[in-house]
Amino acid sequence: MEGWTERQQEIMDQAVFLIAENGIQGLTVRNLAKRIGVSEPALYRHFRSKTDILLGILDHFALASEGMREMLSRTDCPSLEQLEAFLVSTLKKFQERPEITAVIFAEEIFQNEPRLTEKVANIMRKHQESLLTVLTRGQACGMIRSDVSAEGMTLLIQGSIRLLVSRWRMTGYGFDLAEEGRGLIEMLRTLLTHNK
Amino acid sequence: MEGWTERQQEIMDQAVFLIAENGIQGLTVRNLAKRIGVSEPALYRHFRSKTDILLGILDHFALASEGMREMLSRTDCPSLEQLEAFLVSTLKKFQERPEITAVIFAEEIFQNEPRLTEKVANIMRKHQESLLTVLTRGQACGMIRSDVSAEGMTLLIQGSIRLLVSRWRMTGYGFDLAEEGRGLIEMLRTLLTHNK
DNA sequence: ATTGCGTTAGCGAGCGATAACTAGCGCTCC
DNA sequence: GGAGCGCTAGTTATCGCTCGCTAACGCAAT
Repeated sequence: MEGWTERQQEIMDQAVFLIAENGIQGLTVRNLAKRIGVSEPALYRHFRSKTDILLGILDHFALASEGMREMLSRTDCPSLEQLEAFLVSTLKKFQERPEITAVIFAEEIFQNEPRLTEKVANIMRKHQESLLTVLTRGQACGMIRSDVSAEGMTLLIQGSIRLLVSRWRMTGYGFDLAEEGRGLIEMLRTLLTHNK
Repeated sequence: MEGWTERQQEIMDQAVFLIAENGIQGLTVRNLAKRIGVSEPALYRHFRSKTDILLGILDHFALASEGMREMLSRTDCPSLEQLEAFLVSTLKKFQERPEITAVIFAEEIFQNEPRLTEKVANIMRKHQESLLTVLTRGQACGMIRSDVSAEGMTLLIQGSIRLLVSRWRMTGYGFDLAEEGRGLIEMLRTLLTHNK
């Protein structure tokens, strides 16, 4: 299903930048064309509509988030270390390309276009399922405490990470996300593993 | 500073409904006027601009969230029970008026208007400060474990509650928010208090 | 009581700006 | 000589907002 041309890639990349700068309202066909240095109709040679551009962007993210699924399919009892490594690497990716956080955590923004909202919901659900699998296995291995539900833990983990990234964005990327993320993960480990 | 007329209240209420239905893009002066049953210019008799309507709505929420500050100013060592009661009552309020959650947790939506983003940031910061105060005092009282930072705990609590509400909205308010909230809070208590 | 006046809250019409998008022509390169 | 890709110039729709005007009310002076 993938197979973007160079031009399409450039269009999607710059669209993400525009969203990061001024929110979804900053992404207009005009702005996008100007930024790339072509006319508006030129964009329609590469995407049939503006919605298709956004769908392409989301596909990109959906693909990129397959990493965790892969990880947990490779082992029966994925360690917390693996999970932590995955989270840290994700945060590092955000730090390298801060603009993508404006898109990946802003589901509210895609309302009114059902195809977009559905795709976003799918991505979120898959993420939660992956996390749930890891946690459940960790509980089975006795690595993770079992006196609280794994579902509840996904709420804690996903929620706190999302909020951390939100705060990072709202402060203008004014702190070291990966560093703070490591702190958060350390805290999660303290809370979620059996205490000695 | 407050002192809204009846008409202004109606306008703000219906604006929140419109946002809840179709996101911020669903809130247009036209839609709002049609919904209330007056002409567009009539709205400008009551608010100087659309932005002023949104500012009014945020003021409303800012005021409503003073409850927690009050609570913690009344006692030196606010108990976890008080905090929990406050959270549950907040979730109950959401359940009574689900539409407000579309506004209160959708900061990303107010980009491009600096007055709006600043106000939203203020509300969030105040919330965190209140929470931090409660947690720090709880640690001082020995009620809350001290081997993880209170700042980190605010991230956990705020983040998980926000995500819970987000999931609630995305499922079309398809579960009992207060009930799930009680479960979440119970889990937080298990994790954050000293274990026996 | 009536006249006159100010205020409030409404109206239809329409402003300029901008949105997403399209029709059609031209150039270049296999 | 198509196919691919760009352009100028336009479309229709909608945005927030303003225009001039009016119906209805309270109220003081005549």
